[in-house]
Amino acid sequence: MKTRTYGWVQNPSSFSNLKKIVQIFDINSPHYQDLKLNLLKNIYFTNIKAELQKKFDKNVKVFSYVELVGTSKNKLGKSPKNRQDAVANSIIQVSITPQQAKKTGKTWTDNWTSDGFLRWAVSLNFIKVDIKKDIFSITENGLSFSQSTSGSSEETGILQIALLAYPPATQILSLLDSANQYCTKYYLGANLGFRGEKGFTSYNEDIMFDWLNSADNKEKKKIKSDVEGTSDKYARGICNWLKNVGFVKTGAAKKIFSDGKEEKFQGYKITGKGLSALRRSQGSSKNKQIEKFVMWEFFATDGQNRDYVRARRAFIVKFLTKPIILKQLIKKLGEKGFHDSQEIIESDIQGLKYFGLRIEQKNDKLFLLDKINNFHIPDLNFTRELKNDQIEKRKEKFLKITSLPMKYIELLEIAYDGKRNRDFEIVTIELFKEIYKINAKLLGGSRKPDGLIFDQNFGVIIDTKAYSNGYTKNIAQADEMIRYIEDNRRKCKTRNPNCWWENFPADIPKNNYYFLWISSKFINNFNEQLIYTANQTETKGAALNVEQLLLGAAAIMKGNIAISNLINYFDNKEILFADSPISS
DNA sequence: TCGGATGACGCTGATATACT
DNA sequence: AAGTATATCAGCGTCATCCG
Repeated sequence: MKTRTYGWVQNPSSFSNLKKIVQIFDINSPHYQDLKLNLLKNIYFTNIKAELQKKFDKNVKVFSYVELVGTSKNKLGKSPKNRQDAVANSIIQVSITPQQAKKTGKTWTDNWTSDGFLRWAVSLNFIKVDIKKDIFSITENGLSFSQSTSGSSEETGILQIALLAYPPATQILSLLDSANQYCTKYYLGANLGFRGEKGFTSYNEDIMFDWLNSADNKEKKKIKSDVEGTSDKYARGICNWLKNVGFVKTGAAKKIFSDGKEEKFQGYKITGKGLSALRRSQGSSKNKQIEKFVMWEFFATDGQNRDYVRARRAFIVKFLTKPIILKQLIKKLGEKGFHDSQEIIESDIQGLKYFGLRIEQKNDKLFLLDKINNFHIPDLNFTRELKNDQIEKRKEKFLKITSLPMKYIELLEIAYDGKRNRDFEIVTIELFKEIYKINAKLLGGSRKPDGLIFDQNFGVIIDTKAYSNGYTKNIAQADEMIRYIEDNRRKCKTRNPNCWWENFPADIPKNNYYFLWISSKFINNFNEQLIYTANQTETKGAALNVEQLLLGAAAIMKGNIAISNLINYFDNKEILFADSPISS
């Protein structure tokens, strides 16, 4: 049986497009007719087109995932080298007008956006799925939405209720409620869903503001439109949906710096209407509440242990429907075959809170304040093969011995994921700032190092790289570092007009600068890169692997290492703060 | 900026090749 | 010759940023 992902939606934003997707399953709707008479013709492959045309002519209203979402195929029916070469092969693809339609004349969208629209419709309980057969049909709510007049208050009302039943939306509203000011997507994304783990990247707000502050105008524009994590994007999307039903408004989220300069990101704030709807939906008595709609697929999006993790969280929610003490919860999970440590379960509970379920702990007892639909957990045998997964074990161990917040423990995974280079950079800088308690700045951009850390006596130039197989010697990288060290020594505007070194305080003694590479692990002859760089520049540097990065943070937090002594660890080799707890 | 768009990548399952 | 193990490879699903 195929398991798919619902609950987290990337691209879709327009409710009128959503309505079309729901109307695919309503034979009396205008969009159904439009597909039947016009739009299906835009499907490129004649056999698929004919099959679907036949179904629409027969007023079929149940479709499979492939019929709806399709795949990415070029005219030859092969996976295209560029996604732009993909032609239409599904119902949703030809239902959505692409962004550049006017310019290009293209009449279909891609399979990823199509997947997003289907997810959205399922997540709002307008469309339901039979996961055994992988087929989709309309729900009662979906039918009311389909039949409501566009732009009517009835339509808005249906959407409002659907959003209030969707936990991530009430999580956003709750966050906006307690903040009571314009919030950035970064702040919201950091407190949404299973943030930090695979599928839930979020960038630290402070670091983003700092970055904006040290960027020129061209870079600023780029940062504002380009730089956001997956969770931040989810937050932005949800805010826009909420805005469209009148629960949220937009305005500038500002930060004022010590020099009086001010930086802005797009901000979101709850409206009076949003506030009263939130209060109403949470009701004082459970039977007046709006029941939350969840599916087990909401509880994780990706990753190799996905279904195991989803099931574990789903059972936690099931067990929480009656007040329960933590020890008892852990025991019951054990009986189901989930033998995870208390730390993991606690971090799941935290994740479920950020997901949007209100879970309270009084003394030892856990209370779930929300009413939840009776969702189904499929009977897969997740529990056997998936658990002894190395990386989970490693995370669990580090969580235990370092007592660091889960979002930093995730670095153990991020460091090995080349796709998440930016995430690795930002979370690392955040770790320095929050746990090492040292000044840390993200720079990024061309001809700048990734980041800096410093206090009044010393400064370190940092380069971070997420590599799945480890960092091996790379002379180009060494030369880049050498250039930065020279930049900083000469502080010459004509040499490098962006003057990134001005982010260091001016009074650091000239001979107290260091360089540092941070990565998953360092392999082969990496050490030669350190020696080479040190010799060329007559400075000292080091390499720090992600395990040591965390162990160092733990040592600092426990007071075993003073941050002022940090530079004593720089000796042109890999830094060893403490022995790794992993026997390899 | 908003509302998607794009290239990448791990996984899965099918086919090819090697080994017994 | 047939059966089994391993290598190769393409397609699918899902990001994680990126962009017109």
